[in-house]
Amino acid sequence: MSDRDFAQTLAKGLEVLACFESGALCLTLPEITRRSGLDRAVVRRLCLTLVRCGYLEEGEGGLRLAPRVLTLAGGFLGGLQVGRVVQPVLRHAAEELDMEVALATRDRLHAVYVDRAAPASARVTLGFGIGSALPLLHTAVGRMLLARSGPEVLEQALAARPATRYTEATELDPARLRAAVEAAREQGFAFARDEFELGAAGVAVPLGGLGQVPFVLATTASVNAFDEPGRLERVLDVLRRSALAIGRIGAPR
Amino acid sequence: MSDRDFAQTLAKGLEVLACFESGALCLTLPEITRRSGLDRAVVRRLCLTLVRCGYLEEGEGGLRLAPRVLTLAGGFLGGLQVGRVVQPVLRHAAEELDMEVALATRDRLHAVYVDRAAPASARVTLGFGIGSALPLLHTAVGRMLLARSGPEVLEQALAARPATRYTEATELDPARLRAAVEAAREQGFAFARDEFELGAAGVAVPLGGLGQVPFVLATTASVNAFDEPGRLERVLDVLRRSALAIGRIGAPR
DNA sequence: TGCGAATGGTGCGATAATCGCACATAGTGG
DNA sequence: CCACTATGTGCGATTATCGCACCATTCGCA
Repeated sequence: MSDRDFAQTLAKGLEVLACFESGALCLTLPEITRRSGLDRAVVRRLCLTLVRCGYLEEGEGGLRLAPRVLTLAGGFLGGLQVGRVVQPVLRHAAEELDMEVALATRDRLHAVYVDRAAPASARVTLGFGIGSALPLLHTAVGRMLLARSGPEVLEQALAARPATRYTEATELDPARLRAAVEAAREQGFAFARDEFELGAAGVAVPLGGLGQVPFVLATTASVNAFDEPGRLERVLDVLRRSALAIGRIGAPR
Repeated sequence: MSDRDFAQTLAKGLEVLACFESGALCLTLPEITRRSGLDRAVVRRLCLTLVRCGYLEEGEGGLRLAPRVLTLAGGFLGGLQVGRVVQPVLRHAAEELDMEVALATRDRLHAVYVDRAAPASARVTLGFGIGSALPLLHTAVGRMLLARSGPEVLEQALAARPATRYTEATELDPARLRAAVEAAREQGFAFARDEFELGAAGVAVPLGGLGQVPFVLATTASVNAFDEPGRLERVLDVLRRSALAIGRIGAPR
């Protein structure tokens, strides 16, 4: 039935894999069954296949992702020249600003860190690294990504906006969220503070994208880092110069 | 035919995905067909499925991995508490040694970087980051991993050893490679220089693993960084203390 | 101890999804 | 102009997959 050019079994297997994206260390078979909504026997067979192919491994009390998925991510990062081109630029910008700097893109309805650098002085980390997923609506990265994505993405994001606030400052009003994204598009940068993590603020600027998918360059710091007048301008300046230095992602080669 | 508990379509789809691991930015359909050895029509349908599921995207002149694979990797890293626990330790060790420090594990016949930190002074990077795959036989990380893996892994690695040397110093003699791995096991650390990258040397120490899969902590620097007497001992000391600080990967939670 | 619920493993027949050949088109280069 | 490669797709035969059903085991709890 349905589409002749769609391999259902493969799609279901990927669905099973996707159950592990939410940072759960170990999932049991029944848990995967619940999350995926697939038949119990099917889930079992798919999991056995995934284990045999090296994408999952059996741990104590369930299944967990295997290092194999890192190799896959390595293919993505390697193709983008992240190691050689992006990383040095991010490091330099991080030192210059004394702030965390990250390159991010969009995966469906999340912002995803592609690479990240922190200054040597940073003694505390928010715990976000490569592959971390952040909300689109309530972070600077996310809003800049939305500003550069099609309108349908914004609609989907608004439709899927969280029922509960991340913090007391989380904006939930659709009209205001639309305005924030629109402002990001017109200003050429996005700013957000306290809405996702209390005490944290972020700035994001666009970066020449690869095909349809936009990339953004962003920095995160504690809120008071931006209090000083002129600080925002300096951050924007460094970020934009870094964006130019990186250029179009994946364009070379 | 064959196994009742093995979803062939899923396995083939993963095979297609794996074609992109080797850092190729864009692959055309015929290229994937060649690499995977599957039927042309099958490859096409699987690719269409992978695109629809968001794991591949169409770029100029072929298909390429989508950011989605990063989200998957993020699930793996998040489950291991890499962001919060590992990263700070690596950063601290990197600064203390003024060398690049990495946490690595094994994926089949490759060593894979799980996380990495470089000191602020580092102005040049080898281009390896999270997800980068290194050979098992000719790097310090790899040999330490082999020393902690089952004997069958060593045999497979030896059987699959490269036909051409990476550098003029690459050891290709099976007996000597076995001895190097055995030495790593007995000494409790591995050392390699020039064998993979000319001018680069590495040291690796074991780390409490997660289940069967071993982890190692390693540092990389230019060869002359280890010339100074007593330097190796100091590196080992810092690495081992860092390994203790990280503890058993994924054990908490 | 005994009961019920949850988990894990598996056989099997019907169904439908997959396979892979085959045909068709377009672009490229000699 | 032809050979070659890339790409798209229809279709019949095959067979892999589905998902129900049944059974074994473990665990919690009364």
